Amino acid sequence: MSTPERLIESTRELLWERGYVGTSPKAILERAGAGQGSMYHHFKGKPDLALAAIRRTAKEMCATARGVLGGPGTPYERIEAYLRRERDVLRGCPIGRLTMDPDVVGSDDLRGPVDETIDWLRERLAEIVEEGKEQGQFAPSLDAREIAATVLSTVQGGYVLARASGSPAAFDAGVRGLLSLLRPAS
Amino acid sequence: MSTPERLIESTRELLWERGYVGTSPKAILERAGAGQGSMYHHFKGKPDLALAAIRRTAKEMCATARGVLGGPGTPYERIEAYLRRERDVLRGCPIGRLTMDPDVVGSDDLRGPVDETIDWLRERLAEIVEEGKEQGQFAPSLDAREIAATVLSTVQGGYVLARASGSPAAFDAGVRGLLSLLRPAS
DNA sequence: GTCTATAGCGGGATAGAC
DNA sequence: GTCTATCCCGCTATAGAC
Repeated sequence: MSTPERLIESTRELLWERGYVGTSPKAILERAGAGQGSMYHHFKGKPDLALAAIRRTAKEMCATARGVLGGPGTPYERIEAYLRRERDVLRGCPIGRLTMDPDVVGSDDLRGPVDETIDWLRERLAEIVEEGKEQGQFAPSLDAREIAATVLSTVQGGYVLARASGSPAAFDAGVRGLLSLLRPAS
Repeated sequence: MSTPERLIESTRELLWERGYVGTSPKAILERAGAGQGSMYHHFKGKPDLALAAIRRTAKEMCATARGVLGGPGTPYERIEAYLRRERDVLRGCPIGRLTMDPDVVGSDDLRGPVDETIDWLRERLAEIVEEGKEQGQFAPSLDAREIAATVLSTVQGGYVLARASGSPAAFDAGVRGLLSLLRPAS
């Protein structure tokens, strides 16, 4: 792997583990096995490298979700697949966790990819809920975009509950609860 | 207000705004209008002061929730009151945001109050859901503890969505979506 | 391109005067 | 109790050699 590549990958890992404020260039360099010079040759500095890392993580997350949500099955089943898809629950969401970072939220550049990812996810989920309404699987009274927000919130909040307790169980409980509310009567 | 008191309050504010890693003793002292000596006289160091601050925030949050959840109305109405209660959405949850902090999650001392608060909230919500089931307001097929986890997750995740987009709208949408799923047919 | 050296600044804590 | 002085270390960045 090329040096810039290793730098980006190391940054992605550290942003996931420790967030933006908690991630130092030094730690990135150690993990990437590179020297100071390499980093400042390929990137303008910490924010620039972080932006590259965040963009890649955002892209990857959309790709993963696109796969799961575009899979086979009824709308309910695809949402269930998304909610139950394998996750490193205790590590948290590599995108969502960035929203708790004041330096990320305070920078339009860094927040951009985060916002776009979550927004895209929300739209995609809303489409599926809408589809479910048309097929009579979900009640017509439901607002597709609201339900989409609820689904995403349940996931993002599930990480919080899990990390608070140190166990993935709470995440799973929240997901099961939502699915029981969403489940078609049939 | 006494000096230790001011130190704790300043720490609470900074932990909320910037998290644990992002909060320096220096910033706390400036905000509290105190010198280094005061802080190290009253507290053993940053973790000790943070613990005092987190404990107080946790206590306060439980008290607030106790008030809302113990209010008048049907179980559904009390859950709705909790979900819709006034919040500084864009500031995030002062307790939940700590779960994204590796230094907090990595310390049993610091994580303790966070875990207890969320756990207590979950139990309290579960009691209310159970009550609603007994009264026939919620379907008997629902698992009270799972629904409680879903409710909490929706709130915690709502903060994430809101902060990502820079607007409280997404929080509200998630809440409305959950309420529409929870609403008794009546 | 990558390395090391260096720099200025801030984090976190201690010492000791008042 | 509170203050200032001081310490060591790590963060972020720049300079310049190779």
